[in-house]
Amino acid sequence: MKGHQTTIIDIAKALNLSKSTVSRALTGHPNVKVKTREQVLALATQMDYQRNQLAISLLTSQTKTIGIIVPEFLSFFFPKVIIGAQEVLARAGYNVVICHSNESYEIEMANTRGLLASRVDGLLVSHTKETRNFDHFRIFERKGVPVVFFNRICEDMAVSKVTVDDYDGAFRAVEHLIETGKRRIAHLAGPDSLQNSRNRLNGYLDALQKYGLPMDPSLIISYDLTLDKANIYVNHLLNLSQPPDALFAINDPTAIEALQVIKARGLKIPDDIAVVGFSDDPISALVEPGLTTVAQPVTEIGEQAARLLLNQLQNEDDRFEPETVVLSTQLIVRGSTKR
Amino acid sequence: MKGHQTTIIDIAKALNLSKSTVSRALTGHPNVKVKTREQVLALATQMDYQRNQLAISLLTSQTKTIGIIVPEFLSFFFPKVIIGAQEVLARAGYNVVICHSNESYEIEMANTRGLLASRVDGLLVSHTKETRNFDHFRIFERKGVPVVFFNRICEDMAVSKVTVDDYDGAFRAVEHLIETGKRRIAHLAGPDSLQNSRNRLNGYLDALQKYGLPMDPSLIISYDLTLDKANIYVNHLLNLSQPPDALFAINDPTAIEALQVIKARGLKIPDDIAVVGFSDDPISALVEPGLTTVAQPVTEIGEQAARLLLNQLQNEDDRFEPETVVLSTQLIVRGSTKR
DNA sequence: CAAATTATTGGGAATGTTCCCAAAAAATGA
DNA sequence: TCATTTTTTGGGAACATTCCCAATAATTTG
Repeated sequence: MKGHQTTIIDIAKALNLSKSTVSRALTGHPNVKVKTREQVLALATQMDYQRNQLAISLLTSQTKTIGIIVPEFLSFFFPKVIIGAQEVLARAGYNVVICHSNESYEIEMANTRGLLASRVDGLLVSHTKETRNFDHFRIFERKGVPVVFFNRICEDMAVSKVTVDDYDGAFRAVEHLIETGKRRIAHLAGPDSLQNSRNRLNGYLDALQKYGLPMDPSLIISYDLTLDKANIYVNHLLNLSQPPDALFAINDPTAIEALQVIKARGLKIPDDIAVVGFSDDPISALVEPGLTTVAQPVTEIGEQAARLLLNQLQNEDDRFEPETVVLSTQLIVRGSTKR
Repeated sequence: MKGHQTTIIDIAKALNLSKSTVSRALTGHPNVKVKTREQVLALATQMDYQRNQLAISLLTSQTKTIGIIVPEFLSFFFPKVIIGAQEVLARAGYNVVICHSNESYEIEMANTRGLLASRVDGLLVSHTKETRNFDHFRIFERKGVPVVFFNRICEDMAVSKVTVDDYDGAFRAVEHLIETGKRRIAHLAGPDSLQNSRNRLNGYLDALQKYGLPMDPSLIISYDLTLDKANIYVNHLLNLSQPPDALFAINDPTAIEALQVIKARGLKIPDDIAVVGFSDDPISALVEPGLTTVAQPVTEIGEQAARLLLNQLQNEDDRFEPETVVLSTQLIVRGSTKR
């Protein structure tokens, strides 16, 4: 009993059949006598039989499993992307293995090795902020395992990608600040290693330029997305001899941290300083004042990424052309920029 | 190239060796000539060799993989539990497959079938609110695959469990409300199918009794944890001819929803009505007023559950005794109950 | 009722790896 | 140098399943 799982051979022996017949009965193959099938099915249930997916995957060399690697899942963003992807993949008969790289390049590499070893049929990935070398992802390409990047993408790889229009979202956010009369707009940016944080920075810069506002380097701070650092940088900005009158933050957690710092100093939001975030985390509607932010279609990012992967999985025979999907964002105006 | 992964046999042929020798070289077995090992290792890297975990698992009948089933992961709770568990399991050389039952009994059963088929070595689970029949978990027991319940536990199964002291947390929360002078305390409870929501209800009832307050059935509402319903029920409570002067909510999202409803009606918190939640979600410190809540050691729940599972996995030989770990909670007092 | 057809069943290969045991090669000792 | 020991290598079996092809049983047809 211990350590032994029921196999088709156990069932075959018990019913005096061959494993082939049992296999056919279990998989619903037509060439089995109705009575035989019923006997097999009944005994299978009774013996707690569960097919061994390892053996099947080994034989068919497909696991019907997709790996997903995300850098974190404490904020609501990645869980929601995962739910979207999982929904689409489950409908297509795929399971999902989620890996959490925890923003560590080392762990991310270990994750890819593990997924490769367990022979996932495809990979959805949003890389860590430390990742500058993408060789561990190229191995998948070389082995013919489709990869789709989402949210944080690698420009150099010819694979499918899903992002939002970060440039445009940032541009419109800053434009909105300018329209409410703000002139010294700071940007608490993400690390330069992330393509989306570079795009948001460019959107910010171009908006300033369009309205003829000077770009002040002391108002632009790139940071590594750890919230205690955000706290330090916001304080630093507020301590400047000429402090900003608005802050565009790389994401909502950063913006919310900024709100706390600003409120603790007794400054008025948005009069003394306005704040804009990025993502529209559910929490952003609940803080006081409500956070103006650039909303992303989060679930849709996951769904689209899954669909691109399935496309590639399905027509593997003829030449595959990678696609890039860019979803649009929407500016949500709340109390942090407007009374 | 396409569809074919490098195997030890490919390497063996290329070097004119047997697969046995290549296997030994790759696994670090001592009985291999140093030069041979070097050649094998070099060629393996060059050919992008990745061991086939499916074949190994099939042979050794252990996958070094643990399944985790959670009912949701949009709130911060389950992701954080998962991170705690994953940390401990990764150190012991185990991978993790996360399944999201989405509060659906059907999906939960499908999840267990999938995990059984892919031969996970163990299971960590927090069941759905719909789950009343636990037979799909008993199959694991019968097959000798260890199961550990956390957060939402099944009392009837003789397996290891990790919870917090829900009764005590609820009792102290209600006691706190009474001490601030509240007399008509409502309880927005969770579904009766969840053991922790029953325990919290009992804590609430006993606290009322201890202080000689009457139990008013119209102030106790069990609901299914979908937030739009919370909205309806809070409004209902406030519309009573004798509305409550305090509300103890089953969890923080519910309490925060209540805060919104109460504020929208122009009532003063905590003077007109005080609110207490359960969990100390990060968001609870950020809303206005801050939410008084019962904090749980979330990461530790995951860590402990993982440790109990590893215990069982390691001494499978001699008689195993299931353990139940009950972690303690802490009342965090904020503006929603005290000025 | 025999022959032909169809329905059902069985046997074996293949998937990629490890591990045991035997065989071969190299090293050691007298 | 030859026997003995030690090191290194090779050849299966085993894991659970599917799928192809052949074999057998059942059914139909003339």
